[in-house]
Amino acid sequence: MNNKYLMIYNEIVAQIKNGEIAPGTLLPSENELKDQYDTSRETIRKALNLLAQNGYIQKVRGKGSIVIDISKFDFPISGLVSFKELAEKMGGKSKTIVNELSLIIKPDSYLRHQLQLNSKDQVWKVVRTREIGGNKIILDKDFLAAKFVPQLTEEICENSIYEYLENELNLKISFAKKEIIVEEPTAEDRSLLDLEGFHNIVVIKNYVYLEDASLFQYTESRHRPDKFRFVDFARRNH
Amino acid sequence: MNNKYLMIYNEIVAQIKNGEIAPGTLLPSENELKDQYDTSRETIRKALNLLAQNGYIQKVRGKGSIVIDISKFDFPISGLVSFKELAEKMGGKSKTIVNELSLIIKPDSYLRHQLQLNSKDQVWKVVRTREIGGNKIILDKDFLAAKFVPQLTEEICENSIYEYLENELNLKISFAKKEIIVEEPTAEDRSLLDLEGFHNIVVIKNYVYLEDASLFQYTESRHRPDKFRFVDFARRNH
DNA sequence: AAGTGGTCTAGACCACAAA
DNA sequence: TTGTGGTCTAGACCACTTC
Repeated sequence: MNNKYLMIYNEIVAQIKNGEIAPGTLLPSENELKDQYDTSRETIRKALNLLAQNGYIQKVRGKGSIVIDISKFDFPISGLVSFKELAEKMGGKSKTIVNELSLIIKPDSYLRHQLQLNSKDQVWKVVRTREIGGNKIILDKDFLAAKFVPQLTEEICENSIYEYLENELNLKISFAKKEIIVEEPTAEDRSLLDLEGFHNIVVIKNYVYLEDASLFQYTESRHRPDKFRFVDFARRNH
Repeated sequence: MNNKYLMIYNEIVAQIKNGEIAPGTLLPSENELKDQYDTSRETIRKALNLLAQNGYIQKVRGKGSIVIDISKFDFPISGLVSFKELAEKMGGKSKTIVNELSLIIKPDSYLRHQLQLNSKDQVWKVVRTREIGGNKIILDKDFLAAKFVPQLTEEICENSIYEYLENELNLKISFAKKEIIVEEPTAEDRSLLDLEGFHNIVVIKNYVYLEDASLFQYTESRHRPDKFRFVDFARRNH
């Protein structure tokens, strides 16, 4: 990484995380940092703005940059979290079961709307159950525009579709829009998940876009409510 | 507003929203915009970065800035949403009932931990029921560090505490950390809300910070699941 | 008055995409 | 090769906080 402001950002993040810089204290001023890192002030400011965006510091004009106490929170705040990352966090053994893998030749109007497709575009449908600690607690329903994904196998789905897309197909995912709602479980939820008497399902609708801003994937991730948790960080713009 | 990059940002947002700039098309290049607005390229870049952060455009190196189709989403994406704003969005008549207003002289350890207080700090406790369209669907439990808020009346709580803090006390809220989980309803939920047989409650835990990064409010907003909706926009950092 | 972060500039060089 | 966005610089002036 030959990126100066990212290197500075990462160094300061590391210092905050390992306690070298205490929460509540001030960072060195931008002019001091500029000298320390032998760079320009704008470059320092880029690094500090990243820190502020990600909730590590709070910048105050006339005062300085205050280090925020992050100890109470599990980072990363927000962002695209894949099942693999989630499973690692929760600990316990995880497993993926592929319930369905099909190529829809004629998508219905709901799907065409969600993926903004022509009637001739085909769509991959993948239904997977996620098991953590012996319980099936997540049902993932993925719909991928086939024009971007020529091939898809059960093996790929058992591992990570994301890794396949990014590493093999070189598709770059750039951003996603999420919507979180709570629903009654469907018959499909009941049959594929270990609901254990829970009466609701947390549904995360995920619209995933590629680098050129084309929408290529729509995912519904259906979670048993007791295992669901979402963290968000929001800065207020005055 | 004598802020050049914000003016440029707002102008472009307006153009995107009213359809002057069509989704999927490219913005003028940074150099063209620099000339159009008679400014420097870095200032244009600041405006464009804001647009990208807020989900209006996608920047692609070598190509340009693509306008994203926002028509399918209700903005604003994420952020601090107060009850007043929420009620306006959902339409229907809204009402606030103040169930409890008290000054806790000796906060218990849970509260001290959540608000990072000394044992001598006092805390305001406010419990309010929110009614929309004739149904009590939200239970808000607010805890405010009293060192920042000397006075609090039932009248203030019936309107907006936020407005009181920002306009009267001149406290500036700068950012918040949210955690969303799903719980079983408590006895309190059952007695104060119209649960109508729902078996779960969506709990939004909100940690609110002031401009100087001091934590001053902890809020639990408990929503009936059928009326809950959360929207998020996440950019992936490659 | 001195020090802080916020904005703005004009110019340079680089990485990448398209023709 | 040309044009795009990404990074970096050195310097200027401003708004705000603190002493």
